[in-house]
Amino acid sequence: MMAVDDIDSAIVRELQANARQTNRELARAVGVAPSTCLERVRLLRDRGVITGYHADVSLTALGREVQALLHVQVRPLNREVIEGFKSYASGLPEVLSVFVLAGGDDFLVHVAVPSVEGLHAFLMDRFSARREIVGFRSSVIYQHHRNRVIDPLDPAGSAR
Amino acid sequence: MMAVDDIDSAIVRELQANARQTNRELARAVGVAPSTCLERVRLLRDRGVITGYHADVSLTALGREVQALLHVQVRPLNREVIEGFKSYASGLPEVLSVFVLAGGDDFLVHVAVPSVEGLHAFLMDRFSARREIVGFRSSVIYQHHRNRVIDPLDPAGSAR
DNA sequence: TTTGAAAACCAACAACT
DNA sequence: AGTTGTTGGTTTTCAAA
Repeated sequence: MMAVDDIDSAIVRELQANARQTNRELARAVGVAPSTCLERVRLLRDRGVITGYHADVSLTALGREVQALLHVQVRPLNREVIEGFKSYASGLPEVLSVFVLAGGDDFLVHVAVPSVEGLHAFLMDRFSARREIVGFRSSVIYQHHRNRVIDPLDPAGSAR
Repeated sequence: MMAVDDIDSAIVRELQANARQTNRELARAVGVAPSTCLERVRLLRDRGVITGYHADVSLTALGREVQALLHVQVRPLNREVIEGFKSYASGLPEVLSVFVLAGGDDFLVHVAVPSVEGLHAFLMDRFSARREIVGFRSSVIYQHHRNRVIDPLDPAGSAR
């Protein structure tokens, strides 16, 4: 996988901040000709650096006032159970995100539901029946901040 | 805040899946005229249902092979300390996401770094010096699945 | 690889059905 | 809401540097 130079980095940064700007605006922002910019963006997609463009939506506008993180323990710890639970959880409409954690026995599931009552209903209806789940903890989320723009890091360690 | 009808829902779903399609493609996909579609999208942005458009990037392509979740406890539990740590963590380039959790004493910080060594360096350099941190646990992430398309939920509880 | 120019295409806004 | 038409800007391709 080829390295990204400074222009590529700038393009990636710009498109993370605003994916709907025109190719012209993008070209001007990073200081190349529009046709060059178009080609660069195409290559970044082909190389898998840019994986897609997605609209962000307000969860509250979609009727999901309550978010929570669910720490889930499953047993037995084999590939079938892990993959099975992961794909089950990923397919639920309430679920935003699923983390499979080292340590072996833990999932973290990020959910957004209409209300605290809805959270309870979710846990009862979606989780209680699953035999592989041997325990879980719920934490309601007060605030959530997500960094939309992710910059490359030098291999060494910390910041560039 | 006005309700979203079926056409709005379809538009929101489409733009979450692919934010760079043209207005014409979008109109055809949801089955309305382009002018109607354009107006709907404008209103969805004005109402705050759609909050932005962002490119997704491959973390490994940006030199971040290792992801981890950091459970952080801070003290004392007052607004200054909570907000201070939250904005500090949010501003670090390694940090993807910061959750403030109920229960009062917990943050969850999602980081992506070049290597396990980089994770260690991050914890030492960025966290150890912070006096308000009284403890943390790190969990390396084996897999992470994020649902890009989020549908509205009925207020009742579970799926539509 | 990058660029400039040409052709095809699209957005945006009307006026009207 | 939909359709059509018009204007101005944008994407896309390609030959040449």
